[in-house]
Amino acid sequence: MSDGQAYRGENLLFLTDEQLRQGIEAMFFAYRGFTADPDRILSDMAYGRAHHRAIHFINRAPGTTVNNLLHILGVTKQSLNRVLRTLIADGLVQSTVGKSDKRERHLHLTEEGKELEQTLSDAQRARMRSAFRDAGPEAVAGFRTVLEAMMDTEMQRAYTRLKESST
Amino acid sequence: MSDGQAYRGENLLFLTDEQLRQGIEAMFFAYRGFTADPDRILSDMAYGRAHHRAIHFINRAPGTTVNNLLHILGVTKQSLNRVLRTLIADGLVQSTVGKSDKRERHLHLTEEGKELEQTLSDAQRARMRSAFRDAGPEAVAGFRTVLEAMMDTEMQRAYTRLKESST
DNA sequence: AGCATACGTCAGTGTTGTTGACATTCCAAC
DNA sequence: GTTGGAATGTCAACAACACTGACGTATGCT
Repeated sequence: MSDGQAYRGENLLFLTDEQLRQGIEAMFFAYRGFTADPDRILSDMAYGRAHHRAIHFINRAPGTTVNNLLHILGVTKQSLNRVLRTLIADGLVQSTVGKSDKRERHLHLTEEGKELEQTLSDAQRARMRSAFRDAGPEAVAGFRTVLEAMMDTEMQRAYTRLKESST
Repeated sequence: MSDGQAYRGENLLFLTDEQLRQGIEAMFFAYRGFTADPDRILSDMAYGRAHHRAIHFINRAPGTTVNNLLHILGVTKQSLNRVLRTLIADGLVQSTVGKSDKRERHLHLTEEGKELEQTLSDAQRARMRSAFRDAGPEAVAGFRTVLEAMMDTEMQRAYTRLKESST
């Protein structure tokens, strides 16, 4: 339909509209699988996907501030606050006043919070591990490359920062 | 933490927990980018992501039944019905009673519906095309391989059926 | 002192998922 | 041929989670 089907010195058949549509649909179906296992676990509790995301990134970046977290999650503070309130009330997350800047709140998982995080990420990692193993290392490298290229630039930065923080 | 870090005849370093976590986070950030452009377009109308999905798959499989569509989308018939009702009322989707089985409704996009579908998928394809081009054909192949391995088996079947229906 | 920043909260709204109840239609057993 | 159950689709009410807007408090900075 557009310029995708042409040859330009190299084979660009992987950029046809049909290929792109298959990529779009693969992304849709795969994301459902990606969230299915944690969703199942959480539906038994009073929590949802939003709680999972908050717990994941608090675990990933302990001591992060509310402001930082809501930028990573890409939601409003009101939306995040609703989730955090329940997590703090239930004793899964601890909020401490900032040392140098007392306006800030630093977030940590409690032991109970870490347990739930482990349960959720075990389930999600199991599926990811199975997919990675089936696909092989080259496919995994390609998977990561395409996903990074698909992010918004701000999110690329956030993602890279998180990657590097764990070395 | 688990068996991922071991060597077993081949290098399995791509299966470490840290690699899996990066894959999980890449999936999270990339999916946000994936939906960002259509979401922006739809927010100006009274529609959301659910309408986009319905329009996409009705366009993909014209004449599909409500039942078939809700299996593909993975939602309840009640949830899909609310979306379809507005799309039909707004003249984007046409619902016709089944010929052989009058319980069924066959769904088609109207001209107006096709226009919106085109607008939305143009935006989404543009991002996918850019990501694919940046990543290159080998990465794209890997991307697709991993995503397929991440789907639930039912969804793999639905995905394969859709892929093959367009040849 | 004055203004900006970080956080929390209340109120209201919209999208999208859920369950429950119900009408219509088909089909197969009787 | 009637009847009972399964399948298909619709309407209504509710829950989760996002949004905007407005406001209050504490703190930091100039």
